Amino acid sequence: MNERPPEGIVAERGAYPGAVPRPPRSSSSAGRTPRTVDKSRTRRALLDGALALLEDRSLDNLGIREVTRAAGVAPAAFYRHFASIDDLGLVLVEEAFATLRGLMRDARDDVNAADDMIKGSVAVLVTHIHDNPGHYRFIAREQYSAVLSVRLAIRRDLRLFATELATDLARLPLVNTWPTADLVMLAELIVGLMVDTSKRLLDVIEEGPEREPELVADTERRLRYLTFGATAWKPRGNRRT
Amino acid sequence: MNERPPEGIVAERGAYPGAVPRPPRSSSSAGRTPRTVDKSRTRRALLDGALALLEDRSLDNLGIREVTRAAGVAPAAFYRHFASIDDLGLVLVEEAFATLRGLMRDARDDVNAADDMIKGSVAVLVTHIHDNPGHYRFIAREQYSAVLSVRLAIRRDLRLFATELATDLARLPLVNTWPTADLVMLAELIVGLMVDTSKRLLDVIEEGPEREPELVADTERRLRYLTFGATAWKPRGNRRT
DNA sequence: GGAGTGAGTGAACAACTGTTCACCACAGTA
DNA sequence: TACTGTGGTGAACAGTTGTTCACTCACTCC
Repeated sequence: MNERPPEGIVAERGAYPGAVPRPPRSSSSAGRTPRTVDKSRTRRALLDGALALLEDRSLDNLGIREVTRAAGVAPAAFYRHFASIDDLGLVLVEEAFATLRGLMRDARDDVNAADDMIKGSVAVLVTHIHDNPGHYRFIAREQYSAVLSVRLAIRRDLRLFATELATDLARLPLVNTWPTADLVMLAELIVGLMVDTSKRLLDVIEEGPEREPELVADTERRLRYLTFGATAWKPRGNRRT
Repeated sequence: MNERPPEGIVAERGAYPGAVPRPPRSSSSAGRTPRTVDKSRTRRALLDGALALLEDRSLDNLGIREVTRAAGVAPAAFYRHFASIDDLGLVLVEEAFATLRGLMRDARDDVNAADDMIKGSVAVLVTHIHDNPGHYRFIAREQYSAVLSVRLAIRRDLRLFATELATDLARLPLVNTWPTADLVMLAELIVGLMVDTSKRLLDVIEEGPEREPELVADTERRLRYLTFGATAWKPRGNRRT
């Protein structure tokens, strides 16, 4: 371990051979990568590396050195971008919810086109999870995170997400006379189902993909149950019997 | 740090002053603590210490040295009781679900006595969480644990718990004609609500206890919604209209 | 009484951690 | 052209970690 490469070679200035291969430094003049591009490049590499590691660790067990190693960068570089792991975690929360909003957008478009609203919504969710496994796993796992700031951020954003969903629900004939509070309750139940489905689907994907249709059918059934429940529900706990 | 106490004192043979104060070693003859008692004592201390630490760490960030330190025992002692942290985690899962079964027992008794079944059930849950915060937090947080074996164990036991609940539900007039699969679905939705409530209540307890009644009311409302849904639900996806 | 068992000890190990530091190379500006 | 700001480096730091080891000594059983 104390053998070190002969000093003469000067180590190529990139002894951390990793995801950020030190900008191609193309030709001398035109193809310059401006400073800000370099910066956001390693920043991305750090975020991506962290997300990859979080596949089988939890955030409060994520080491700065691990992350920089995954990003192919020296440990000290981390501090040029984030103050701490918690800080990085908060950025991941933001990004994850950005893709969640993408989900909602897709769902809105798709649901109008589909003949079965339930099937359509679940299908959109499933393909979205397939496309962004990291973000969905992150939210599902860190929802109850041991890292306080991240836990709170996720809860806040989930609530926000639910209220957005509630305003969408308000357009449906069955429930458009409900008071907001009841709509939000229903929306939160649906969001809870969504998160739970994410985590179950991700486990199914990597442990027994043949059971995916079964899971999808089950999710549809639950969602159907939740929405059918609206038929029997008397808003605000039985006003006018 | 390299000052060490004068060798003469022989360190009292208990240099880890902790929760297991080395059995009181009462009088010489009658009050002997048999070997097996000693053993299960430190085992308990390890489990309790671990559970205490898990209040603000996650299992996959729990160190053996931390646990032994919390238990007041030398690091090496850990291996006399558990092969690894994962192993200890599985024992915690078992114990946590033992208290969960206690919850169900209490609920059964209480629900028959209460005039409002919903209010009664939620009340039992709430006092149970107050009495066993560690176990409920553990299940809620490690439900999506990064430690595979623990995650699987919790999922299995939650499913089992839901099927038990389903057989209880089967006695209710509204749903007693439902096929098992539908009952289990409802039970799983209820269990999910339970777990979610645990985690939210625990956060409320230590961050703003004055908001507990609000949370309780909200939980009752959700539970009511879930069960009322049964009125509108046509089992097995609309057989006979 | 004497031997054997086994829970607990403390020291040691190499490996790893977070954080700081002086330094370097270079893009952007003057 | 030379100057400056800054993203990235590698070395160093003091701690902490998991695991193994020979060991002690109270208990149990013969």
